[in-house]
Amino acid sequence: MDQIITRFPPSPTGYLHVGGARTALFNWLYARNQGGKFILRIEDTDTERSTKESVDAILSSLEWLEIDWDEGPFFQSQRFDIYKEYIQKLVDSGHAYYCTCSPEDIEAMRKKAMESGGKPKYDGTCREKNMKTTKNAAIRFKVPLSGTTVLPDIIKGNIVFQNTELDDFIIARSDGTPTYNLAVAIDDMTMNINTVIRGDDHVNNTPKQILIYKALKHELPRYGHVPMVLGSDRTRLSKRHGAMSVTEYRDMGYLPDAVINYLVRLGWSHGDQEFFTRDELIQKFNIENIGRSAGVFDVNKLMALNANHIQTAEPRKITPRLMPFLTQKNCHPEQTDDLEAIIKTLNQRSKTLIEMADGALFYFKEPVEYDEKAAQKFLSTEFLDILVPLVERIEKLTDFSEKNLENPFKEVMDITGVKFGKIAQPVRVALTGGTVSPGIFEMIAALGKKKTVSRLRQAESYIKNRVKS
RNA sequence: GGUCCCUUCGUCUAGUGGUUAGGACGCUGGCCUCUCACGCCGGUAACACGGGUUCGAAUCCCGUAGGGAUCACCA
Repeated sequence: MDQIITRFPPSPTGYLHVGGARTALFNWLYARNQGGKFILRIEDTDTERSTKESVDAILSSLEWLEIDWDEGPFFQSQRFDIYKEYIQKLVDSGHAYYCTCSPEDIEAMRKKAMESGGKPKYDGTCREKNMKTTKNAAIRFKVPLSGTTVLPDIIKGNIVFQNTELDDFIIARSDGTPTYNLAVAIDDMTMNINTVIRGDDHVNNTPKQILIYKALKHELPRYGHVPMVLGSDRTRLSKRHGAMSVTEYRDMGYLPDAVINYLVRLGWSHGDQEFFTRDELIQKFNIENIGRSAGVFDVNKLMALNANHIQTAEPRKITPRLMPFLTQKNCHPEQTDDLEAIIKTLNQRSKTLIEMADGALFYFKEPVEYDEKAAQKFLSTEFLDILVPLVERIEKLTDFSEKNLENPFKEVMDITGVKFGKIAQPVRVALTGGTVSPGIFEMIAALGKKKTVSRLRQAESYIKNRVKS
């Protein structure tokens, strides 16, 4: 086959939600896997509902996900001339006709049909009138009165539609603008799209598009309809199920690689593998393993995957993504802070970047603010006997590596006979203010000598002051 | 309601005629341990139902039920 050309055609009427992101992802991955092209197209023929803000939101979401496109974004609103040309062709060849029925007429028609138990479809009043160019008339596609239209779906298999089930749908509104089915078909055709992967809420539209292709004697693209993403109650995903917008996940501290991993895995599989890097996804993605049934969006699993990606990502890749969250918490690391070392102490214990930022705060906060209960319990006068000799030794260290840091502790343990378990917790409180933190040695190494010593000194005077008062 | 699609643990899924039906998330018992975690070992739990076809069905066929999508001069 020729080079694979796929596309993602969002309509700019809102943010990019996770379902849409998954569709984009499938198309993008398939194109990348096949060495093909991925085209971005903005479907803004509905000038009423389309907004510039939505376009920007969608674009930035895709960028955040690191889904890049080879061509576009194309805007349907700038291609009206092309649609006009094809609409005219359709009229000229007798595949479409002008219709002067008003929306009110149609509404009445529907009502009547419903009442008599019939199907609410256009009755064909203008179908054989053969009107010439008519002002303020919509244009309808002339659907065959009999026969079937087959959609050879590469995911679901052949789907057969009776043409009698379709009505003469409008391809151009009375103001001359094209409608969705027309614009999609013409765009896919003229952009040489040969593989269309989209949500299965489009299945019922597809025969209309196929009919347009056939009327224009154009070869069909391959269609693949992927099952939808559902909410926890198995209905279409909506706000009441929780966050939908991909930017919300960005803001909640998810890594784009984790979101991608989760979304692809929801509806596609590669044996038992759960964790995929972006490159693995590109390498292994295929259409054969896309599932046929709808899937429920599960934030828990997304978070588990996010934790895995945080664990395995290189700390230097995490740094820029963590920064905004630190800033948000009014925390501004200095040049001297070793962020990568800090991240290494946190990446095994953070499910999101927000958690990581929270866990990192103590590294930067000077002086240490003690949790009252923790200080009460651990920063006692007995601890002074351990603390003083410990600081002295730590101060003298030149090699501040994690391994070498164990020595001062060992020495103090030898002198005092106190077990490590009794030393670690007070030290932890002295250094972090609380009782929860990364391991003592890795934490001290990441904190650095200067902060470590000053914090231990701070604890020393804190204890002494407390004794006095 | 018409049309179309779907149906393996609570959830995501592996499975393509013969498996003790596997993995992951969740929940849970234990181990590890300087706190919290990570990790490791174990447990929990599924083939919607009914008929066929077959020596043998989660796997093939037909029904039933349930769920979803869609029926615009929206996309």
